[in-house]
Amino acid sequence: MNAQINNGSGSEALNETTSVRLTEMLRRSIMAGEFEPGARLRIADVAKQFGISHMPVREALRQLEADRIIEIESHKGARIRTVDAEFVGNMYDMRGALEVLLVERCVERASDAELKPLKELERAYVQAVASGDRVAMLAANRAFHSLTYKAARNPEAERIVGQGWELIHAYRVRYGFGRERLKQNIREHKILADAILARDVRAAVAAAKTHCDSARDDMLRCLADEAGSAS
Amino acid sequence: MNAQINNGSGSEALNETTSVRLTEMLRRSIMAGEFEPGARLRIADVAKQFGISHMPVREALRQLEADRIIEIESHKGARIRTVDAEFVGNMYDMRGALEVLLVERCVERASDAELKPLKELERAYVQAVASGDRVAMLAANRAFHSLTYKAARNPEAERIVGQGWELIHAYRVRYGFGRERLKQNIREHKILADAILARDVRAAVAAAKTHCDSARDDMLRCLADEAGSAS
DNA sequence: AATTTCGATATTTGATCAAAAATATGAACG
DNA sequence: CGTTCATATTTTTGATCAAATATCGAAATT
Repeated sequence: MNAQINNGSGSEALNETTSVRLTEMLRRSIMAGEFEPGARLRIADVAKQFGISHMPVREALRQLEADRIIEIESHKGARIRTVDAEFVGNMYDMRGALEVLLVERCVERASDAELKPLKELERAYVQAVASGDRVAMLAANRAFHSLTYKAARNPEAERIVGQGWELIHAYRVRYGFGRERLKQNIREHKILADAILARDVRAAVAAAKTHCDSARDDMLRCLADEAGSAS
Repeated sequence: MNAQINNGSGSEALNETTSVRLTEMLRRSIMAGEFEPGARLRIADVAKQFGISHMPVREALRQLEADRIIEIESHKGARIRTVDAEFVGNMYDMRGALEVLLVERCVERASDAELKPLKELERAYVQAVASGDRVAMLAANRAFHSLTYKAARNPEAERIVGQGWELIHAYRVRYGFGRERLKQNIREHKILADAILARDVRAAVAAAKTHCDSARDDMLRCLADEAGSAS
């Protein structure tokens, strides 16, 4: 990797600080699964790798810690967060609770114009699944749900849900999905989208809840399989 | 203020870093309402006030920003977060959704022994209200709910809810509660506690939802009153 | 031989200094 | 008299250096 960080040429977002650029760069790397879970992130290493001083690295690591992507211990440094079944279960429980809220508000608050692209995004996800590219699937899935989040107009809740997405992203890239998960996802998306478009709060909320629960169960299965095969 | 931060004497928690100690000190100050909403926090000022260098101040401010207590803009510095009605509404919506989850899990997972102090904490809150001390009320209220959070065994969700508490703490200290809010709170606590102790998930969830919604509405009323009287 | 203590090394944390960016100030001009 | 541009000041951000702390390994003692 070692992408340019001191944007001398200035291709994108010129007026960001070094630490912000570094944060996003590390975030993408981590989400892309370029680090082993539990891997150390040494300040000096990162600083040298990007050709910058220690300071912006420290700030970037703190930011990623705040997003729960890495863990920092006093005088011991930063590590890529490892997740166990309990954590994943709790995370998805939380996401389920918030997603129910967001879907409810989405149905209440979204304009028709806002919801127009929803079916298009639903189709895009189907295509991404057909392509077989995990990263594309994850992006399309995220885009589909993001539309509903945005329309709910609760950026605070959206932010927390987004953190959850980021946390499990690397694991999904690494370990993939269960056998029937993708087809199931497509079915559940259709149910959810149709309920939202029909402005049926009750059905939409139920669909969101089911969707999160089944995603959680699949993730837990994948995690258990991985742990089993690794032992 | 200007409390000792370099614990040379070492009365409590010797092995914490300066930035962590400073973070907690600032957090308490802000929650106690010692800063106006929107007030600036200059790095040099804070560093001089506590007799430390800029570095731990920067880390502390980043931490408080992660907790949404302050806001930092590039090259413009940190300010105590100001909240408007929309933000408060969103915040309480989120808290409501998570509290419903936590209460549900609490009923499912809590041991009888764990729930034993619940009625005691309910009484303690009644006493705190009788005392008329807002800080004591807030602490007792928090302690009552924290028991249910802890018993739910979802530290991730608990953490997010806790951030919500901290965010509105300063505003409650400053602006207080609506006329009937405290009595209402006491009634709702009793309903919630009894439902939990009876292991009645449905009633407990309903009580939690009602409790959050009415707390939100009261807070919004207080905010509107304040805005009205200040104009 | 196992355990513990001591010391060397690596790494984070804190302090000081320099650079960049934003805000405030003031002079020149319309 | 008000506006605009340039300059100065303030404040954050980044770099370098020093101190504190943890980790690891070796030596000594039980």
